[in-house]
Amino acid sequence: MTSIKKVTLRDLANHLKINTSSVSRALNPKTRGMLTPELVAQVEKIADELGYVQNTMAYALKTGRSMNIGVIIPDLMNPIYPPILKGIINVLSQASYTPLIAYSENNIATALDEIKKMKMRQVDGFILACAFRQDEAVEYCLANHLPTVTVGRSLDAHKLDQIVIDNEAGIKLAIRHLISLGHKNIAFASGPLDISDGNQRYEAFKKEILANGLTLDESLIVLGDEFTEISGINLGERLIKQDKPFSAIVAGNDLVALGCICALESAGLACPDDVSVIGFNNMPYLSLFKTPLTTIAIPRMEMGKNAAEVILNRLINPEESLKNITVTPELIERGSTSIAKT
Amino acid sequence: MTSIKKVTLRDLANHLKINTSSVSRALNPKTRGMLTPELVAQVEKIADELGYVQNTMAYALKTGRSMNIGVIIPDLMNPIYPPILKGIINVLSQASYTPLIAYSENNIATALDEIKKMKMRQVDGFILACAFRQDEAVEYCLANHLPTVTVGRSLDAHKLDQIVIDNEAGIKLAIRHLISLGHKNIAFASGPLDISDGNQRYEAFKKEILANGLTLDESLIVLGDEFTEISGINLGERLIKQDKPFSAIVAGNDLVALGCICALESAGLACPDDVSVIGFNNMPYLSLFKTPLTTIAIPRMEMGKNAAEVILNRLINPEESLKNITVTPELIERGSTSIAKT
DNA sequence: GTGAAAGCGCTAACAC
DNA sequence: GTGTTAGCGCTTTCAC
Repeated sequence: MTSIKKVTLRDLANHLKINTSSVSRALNPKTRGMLTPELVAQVEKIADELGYVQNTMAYALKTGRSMNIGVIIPDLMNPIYPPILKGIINVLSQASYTPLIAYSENNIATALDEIKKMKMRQVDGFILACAFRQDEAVEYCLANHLPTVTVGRSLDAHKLDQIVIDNEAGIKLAIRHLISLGHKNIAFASGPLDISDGNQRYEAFKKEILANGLTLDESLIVLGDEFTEISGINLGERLIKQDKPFSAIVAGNDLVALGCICALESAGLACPDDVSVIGFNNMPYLSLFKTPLTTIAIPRMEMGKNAAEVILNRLINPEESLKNITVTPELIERGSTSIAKT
Repeated sequence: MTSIKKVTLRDLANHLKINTSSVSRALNPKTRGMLTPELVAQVEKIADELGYVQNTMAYALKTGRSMNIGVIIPDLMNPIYPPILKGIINVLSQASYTPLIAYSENNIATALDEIKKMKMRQVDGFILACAFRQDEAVEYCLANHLPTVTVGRSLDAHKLDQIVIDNEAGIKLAIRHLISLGHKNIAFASGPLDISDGNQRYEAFKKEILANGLTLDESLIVLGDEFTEISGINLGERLIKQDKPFSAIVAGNDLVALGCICALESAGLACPDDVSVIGFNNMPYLSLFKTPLTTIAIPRMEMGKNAAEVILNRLINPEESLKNITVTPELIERGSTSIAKT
């Protein structure tokens, strides 16, 4: 009850004048059957009375399973991660696993640090949402045989379980949407190309422009190095300055899109009247924005759920073949895209 | 290096033909001084070569300190928590502590569950952002002598360390701002009154209205039971329906304010032209909204930082007197408030 | 069906 | 300055 000292298995055993092993068996659903129901009931009663809670540290030390999964996301502030985390946590906690959450500041060295800290804490596996296309933090997990799944961003090489976004399908949706509105001169404001999602969207853009019979004007492709508003502002400004005609921008993600809109406005251009803008991710509250952003939604909670399921399964079946789960994006039409003027 | 088996202190000791205790001492900065620098160097070298990482579980079991702090927030999706978390994590990780993060779904029973799970994991202390004014989950921590600090929401009784918002100062700022714009009929759309922040803002509203010589019209105070947009919509509708004149709404928080604006628009009223609305919290991206919300900002990262510092200090000084840190809010003027019409 | 005993990896008296 | 030893709380083989 209101005991100040911790109650251990031994305490329960002493109270009942039985052995700790019997107490352990009584409290574990899997071994409970070995004991008489009466003993089990007695143990449960006294455990409840004394307020016994298992010491996971001791369990972990003994069994080698910490029941912890390390989860690393790039950035706590980016609103796309909470739903992914929620998906992860829901599945993990159902299976009595606990997430150890850290953020990498979008930095491989920090990620590696966190991974090592988590290794100290004997995590049973990793869910990494922070991977770069080449990433020594991820490679470290691989080299140390730490069960690992990436979610969203992935390595170039398919060396581990991964949950990926069908970025090509997403960009196709975006471009077809713009084309259906009559746009011909479509610009692309990229995210970082050293991140798979950034790169895949960039490659998909070029491919889809050509696939739809438009001409690919390389000068309408501007390369950013971050998935941030700031980067979007820079890219927007660059696009505007070069004075080449364009009536629409496909952005690497929503934050970049928001930055582009900001740059357009600063230059006296209206979105969508002068330039349509389309984002990627469908971050929260977009519908309430001054310019409600048309975007490509991804099923974030599902991605988290998938990631957790995959890592849990990997722990049980270490030898199973590599998983590669692809989630499908969806177009969300809002007010930042409209019919092309000319 | 790429060892598949875990490297233990014993492995290092065997390699160097010394005792594990020497290895332990060499690796611990505090006991390093007991050994010859040469030995220390040797141990560090071999530890590095074999890729030794300490087993925190064993450390925890031995020392009784898990170096984990349990952190419970009400809701992962609410954008005000990430900055608080960030503040917490930054301080904790500096001190080699790791947060165990869970969310309570704004539900005392769930919070209690999570607390018990964390107790199993031997957390050294708790940071709770999920407290209700009466809260048996918090009481459980108290009763079990688990070092605990609340951040933001607090118990009615000051029984434990707490980081609180000066809600009265915040509401004062809001009301004075509206009065300076000529508003006289000011409504209040409350948050839940069983949460300290909700209740304190409600009480402060009544007090400040009177303190400024306005008449307190109880019918202009509508009570919600959640800090959500949905609740805000309901409250806005109720305010509009009763057909009493009001030119401004003070909302329990930003989400409620956003809901009010939504209700106003549905009723054909414009914000701020017909009704000014002011929120609380200054959630992210508000400046980009269609109606950029005027609000009361709170220093969220600082709150998290404070909470972590307080709990860390409490671990070192269990007998110190109860802490009560108050953070000060600030008015952020945006476009949702303007001069009263009449 | 239950007990005895070993040991997970580590730290911290206590020796010398 | 370094070794020896016990033991944190738990699970699990091996007895009986």
